[in-house]
Amino acid sequence: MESSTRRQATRQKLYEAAVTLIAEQGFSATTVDEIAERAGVAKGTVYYNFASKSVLFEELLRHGVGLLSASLREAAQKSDENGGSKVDALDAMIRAGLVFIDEYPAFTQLYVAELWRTNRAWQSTLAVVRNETVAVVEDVLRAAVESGELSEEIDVPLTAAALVGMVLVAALDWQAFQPERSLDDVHGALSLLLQGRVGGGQPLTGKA
Amino acid sequence: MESSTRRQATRQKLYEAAVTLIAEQGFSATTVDEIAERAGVAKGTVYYNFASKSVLFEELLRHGVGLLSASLREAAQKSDENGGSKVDALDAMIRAGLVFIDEYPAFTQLYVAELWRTNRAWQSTLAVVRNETVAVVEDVLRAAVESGELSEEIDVPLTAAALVGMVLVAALDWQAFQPERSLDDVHGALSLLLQGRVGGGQPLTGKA
DNA sequence: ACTTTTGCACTGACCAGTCAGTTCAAAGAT
DNA sequence: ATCTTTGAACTGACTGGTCAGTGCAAAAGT
Repeated sequence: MESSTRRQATRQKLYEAAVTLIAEQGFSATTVDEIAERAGVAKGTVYYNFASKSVLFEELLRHGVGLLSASLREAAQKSDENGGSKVDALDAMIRAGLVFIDEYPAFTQLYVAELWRTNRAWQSTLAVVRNETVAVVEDVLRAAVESGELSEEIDVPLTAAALVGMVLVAALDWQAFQPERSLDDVHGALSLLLQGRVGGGQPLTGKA
Repeated sequence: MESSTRRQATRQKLYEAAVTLIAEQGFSATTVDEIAERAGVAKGTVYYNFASKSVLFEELLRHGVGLLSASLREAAQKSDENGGSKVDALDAMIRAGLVFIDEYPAFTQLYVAELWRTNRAWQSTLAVVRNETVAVVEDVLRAAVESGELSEEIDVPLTAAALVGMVLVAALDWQAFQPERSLDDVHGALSLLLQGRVGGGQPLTGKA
């Protein structure tokens, strides 16, 4: 049953070629010929393995997000097993997110670029995929609130979305505009924000 | 000499048509014919007013980011004049960012989608435009550190990027996936994060 | 034997950009 | 007042090129 191994390898090569090109140029600007060439494969092979260009893209998205949410979940779980607090788990997830993005920058870029588009064929695929990721963070936040570790005034869905966004954008920005910084620098800055040592904890003033 | 007024109006219509379409579909997937039709103008008019499709897009970017950074700067200044702290100013900028995105969601979406792409013609335009925005936040952070209001351990460039990202992504996510929430809800969640009432201020643990 | 990949020619749709011609408001002429 | 001219603004049919997807016979891999 290693006939499927060969196919698997071809599909993997196509994913890797497609993710880079689409991240750089966008979906429409990337041609199937380019993808095939970069993967070192004939054009016909692309169509032997995927029904169409957009199907290739959708499967690529599912594949990548699977890796990301698995990595986040694993980080949270490990932190739990080591007896860390829930805030520690959040911190561990931030780091896991950064490591992932460091390893697969193209995928992250493409994900951010496509996530909020309306009217596209794969919009529903992306919605599913987003929920899967944000849900991991929501679960930890909810557990932290229930155990009394975090205040009840926290809005779990909004805070989860904001945290995910913070990590995503900070990491992309780091890679694109401040590549000289280390992963630890970035992690440190985000930790400070999460742990509340930026705003200093003054009470909310009714704003001007 | 109101001929230039007419041109101005045409260009404005083209900006509005283009920003929506490109946000929905992306730059390459949007045709010049579509833009012209949506603007209620002939295709030739597009080329009478702009040298090419990408030039139209670049000028659109400059136009939009001008509005955004002006709005942020104004919010920070007003907060200062009213005798607020620097953290208040940051909070006011968060709100200004949310209001802007609420008003021009298409522009924001398009900005986020294109910002981290490499290899594109307008990449340098975008870099300039990003710096302009992030710089506003950096200035306030730096002032807060200098006045002793914020700790010196804060990494200004990274924190500024993270804050901008947090607002951008939280707002887009709000519009796309949680539209039933109010602007105040979102602002509240982000304020809590900024003011450090999420993580509870435990010391950093050397992570697992 | 069978699955998978190759190479390559082909088609039909689509699209950025062009250009010869039209419109019209206002400046100038009578 | 009325006519003529000017030129900026606009129009839309057309062109040349590009690209997703097809078809298929031969080769390679397992």
